[in-house]
Amino acid sequence: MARSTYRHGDLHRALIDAGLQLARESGPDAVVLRETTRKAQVAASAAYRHFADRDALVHAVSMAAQAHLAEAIEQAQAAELAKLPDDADDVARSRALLRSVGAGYLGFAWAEPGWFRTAFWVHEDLRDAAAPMAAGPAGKTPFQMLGHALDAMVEAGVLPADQRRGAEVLAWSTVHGMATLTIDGPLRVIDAATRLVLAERLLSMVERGL
Amino acid sequence: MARSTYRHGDLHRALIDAGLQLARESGPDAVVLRETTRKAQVAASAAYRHFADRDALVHAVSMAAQAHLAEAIEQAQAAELAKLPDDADDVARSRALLRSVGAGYLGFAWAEPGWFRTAFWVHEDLRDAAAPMAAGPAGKTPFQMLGHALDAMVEAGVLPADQRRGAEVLAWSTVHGMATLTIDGPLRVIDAATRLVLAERLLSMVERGL
DNA sequence: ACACGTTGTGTACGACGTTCACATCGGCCG
DNA sequence: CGGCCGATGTGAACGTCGTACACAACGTGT
Repeated sequence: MARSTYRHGDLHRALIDAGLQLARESGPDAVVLRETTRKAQVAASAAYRHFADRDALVHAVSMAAQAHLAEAIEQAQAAELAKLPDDADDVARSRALLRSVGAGYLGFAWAEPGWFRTAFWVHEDLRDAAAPMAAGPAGKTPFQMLGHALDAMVEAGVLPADQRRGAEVLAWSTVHGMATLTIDGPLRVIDAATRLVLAERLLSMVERGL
Repeated sequence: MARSTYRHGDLHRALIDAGLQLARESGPDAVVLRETTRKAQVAASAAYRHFADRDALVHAVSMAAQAHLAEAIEQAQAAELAKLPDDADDVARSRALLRSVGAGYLGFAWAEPGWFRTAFWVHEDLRDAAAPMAAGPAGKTPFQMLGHALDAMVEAGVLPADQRRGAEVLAWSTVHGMATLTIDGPLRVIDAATRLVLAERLLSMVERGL
């Protein structure tokens, strides 16, 4: 770990970790190249051996932040399913699945706003614009978890099959909007308690309106 | 207009206009102080006679962008109401009112993504965090228009009165989420045509789910 | 007419992203 | 086993940015 001189070992990873630390405080703008290399005990220009430019570095940090989001959703999902009674039917189960994805998403945005912003940071050029989000420990991306929950709702007969297509977009938009408005937007003045109540109503609206 | 030497006339307004022009291309990050003053044919430090710092300038530009948003919604609302048959009842009228706010919001985000981003830009300190958005030509802010539409729905009996409180947050979140996801987020790859279809479904979901 | 507050100028400083010549390391080939 | 070469880190340099400060030009009120 302690480097006497020169060779670092795994500077690539070290830079991402340092960037993650900086991003956590406020967001992607905080991952300043020079500060990141300083944190990694390395000259600023050393970063260019591992990343094309600052954008590439932030992009890598963004991917790592996305993985953190995926993990948060996984945990929320596990917690929600554990709360379900053993004799719960597929209807209740599929609904809980969908709600937990939304709740996990919002919970992460509120607990780690800097990482949340970083996860959805975009660079000008459209490198991997359509790329799936980074996966969590269980290997599933948030998008896949959402899709799975919606599939379960169709199977349980809660969601009409002809409404399945594109349902991800509707559900995602709703939750993402509340997340951004309450973190950065005009709704950031809402206190945590009423925020939670509104989130419940939001999820109910999706359930009812899909 | 043409300034031989010194005095500008209305540099404050000129800087906001130049900033608005820069923001239009990509967003708030593009309103660089030095570039803005260059556009206004003025030394960089001259900006400090009218704005405390760059943040204050971008904030003023953000306000102007919000006014543009308000205007776009006003126009969408007028267009939607004009399309309504003369014998339309209050139910149809109030629904059209709400849909037009959402459609105007999304239309503005897609037509002017740079201004849209700028309108929702935030600075670190929380200057006027709770301030209402800048109003449009008719003097009403987007938030007020949304509230008015929801009130009309309650009067028409479409929306239960006990669901009125906080309904702005739910409706706003939904539409705002789709806007940000489709201009900056992973959904930006969706083409304009399917985007429109999804927007219609989104608005229906809100109508049904509120 | 002249003093003074307002507004724009010019120069300077430190921090940033990026480039490039150079230094140092480790593994491979002889 | 030794030397060479690609990979990796260093240091100085350039141009741009935001900001501060002393100075200059302006116009208004006395």
